[in-house]
Amino acid sequence: MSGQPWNNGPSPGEQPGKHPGRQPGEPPREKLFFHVDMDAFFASVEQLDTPAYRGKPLLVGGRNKRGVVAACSYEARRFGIHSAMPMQHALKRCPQAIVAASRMERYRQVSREITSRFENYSPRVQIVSIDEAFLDMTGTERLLGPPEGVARNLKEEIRTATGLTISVGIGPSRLIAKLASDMDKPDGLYRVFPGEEASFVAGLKLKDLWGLGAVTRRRLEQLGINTVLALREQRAEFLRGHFGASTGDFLYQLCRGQDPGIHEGLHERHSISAERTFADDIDDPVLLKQQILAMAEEVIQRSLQEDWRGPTVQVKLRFPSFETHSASRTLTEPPGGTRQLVAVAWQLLEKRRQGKPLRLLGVGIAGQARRNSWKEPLQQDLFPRETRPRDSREDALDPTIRQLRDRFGSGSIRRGLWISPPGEGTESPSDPKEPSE
DNA sequence: TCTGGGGTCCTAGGACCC
DNA sequence: TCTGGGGTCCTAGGACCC
Repeated sequence: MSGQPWNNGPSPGEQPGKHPGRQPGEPPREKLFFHVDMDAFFASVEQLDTPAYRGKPLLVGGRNKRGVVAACSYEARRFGIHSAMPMQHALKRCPQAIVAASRMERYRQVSREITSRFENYSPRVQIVSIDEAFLDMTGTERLLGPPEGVARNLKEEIRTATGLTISVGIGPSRLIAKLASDMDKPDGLYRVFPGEEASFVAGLKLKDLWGLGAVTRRRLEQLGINTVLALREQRAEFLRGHFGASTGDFLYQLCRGQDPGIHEGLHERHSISAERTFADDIDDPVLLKQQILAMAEEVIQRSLQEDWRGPTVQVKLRFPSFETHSASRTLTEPPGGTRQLVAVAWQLLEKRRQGKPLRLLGVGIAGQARRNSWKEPLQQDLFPRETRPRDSREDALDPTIRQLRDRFGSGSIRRGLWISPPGEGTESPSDPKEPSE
């Protein structure tokens, strides 16, 4: 059965049927949401920072033979290029396109600059990804005026402050606002009024609906269902029978413009990971160890930065055939640092890999704070000194590396890579070589 | 044209406990 | 000794989103 990225239960203050902030005796307020979407975000930031890129087809992403387009400018879209397209394919369509490498740190910075301004418009801002957010505008009309005017002010404020354009969708639910923000891109503004949800959605293509991906669409097509209206003709029982209760109900609501509860839950972090697709498949254990070390360090550094950690160590493998596997192990407490993460990840990897070459390797930590805390007390402090194992000098290194990088830049310090002396490439997996400093 | 990287959530089976 | 059912955790895989 397919997974469902929607509805993680009601968020606090959002009990069904209740309207937060409403005075007793006041009529229920019409819900009102903005969905804000930054236009061609990565590419727009690159064009902002590098004037020579402006007005030209620009592709952001990896240039190597296995790279894909992470984002592209509107000039590039005119050639039929879209994100997730293999870079080599995109360059065949438009050989004169400029390719820029992604700079995630910079995008995160611009994103924070933009989203921080949303708080001037709503006390309930929900950031759902680096380039989009929901603003719950319910009940703001009396204070701020008609929503369209508010949205125009918001767009103007962002443009003045950052030089970037955003598209705003306005609707009576998150689902409708989200679909509306796509209607008028770029620099768009589109409102769907209460009562118009069903007819609005009926005008869309199946592929434009949120949460209905390629797999489910193919299955619908096999059933002869190719349009939103055709989907709406199906009985709930039919959909539940073919797709299971959960997905069946989701589809039933979706095609009627009823919000099944998308992005309703709290968005707590559940994992941090890093992965890499290699330009050429790797089967050399020494090279694989170097990769694991580099990615484990990235994960631990972000874990320190974001003050989050989880007890489950995960590895992800993809073989040249594209067959993809994962393996994980839950520890009694989150790995203490890079060294421990590497040791566990290496064991998981070697068990799963069976000596075969890899196209992709990934490392991560995951898991929620545990209940039953009498057994494994939840540590409040990050890497507290007194609980650190005595022999983990390497792990004590992580916060130091972080401080040096904060102060002197990310290139200022690098852990020595794990390079085995000649003839020593095959030490036992349970005893990975110490990274040298 | 072979198919990135970083996430979320769901399902299903098995272990284990009561 | 055999058997049950519920709850929870762990693990692996997969759909989906940006």
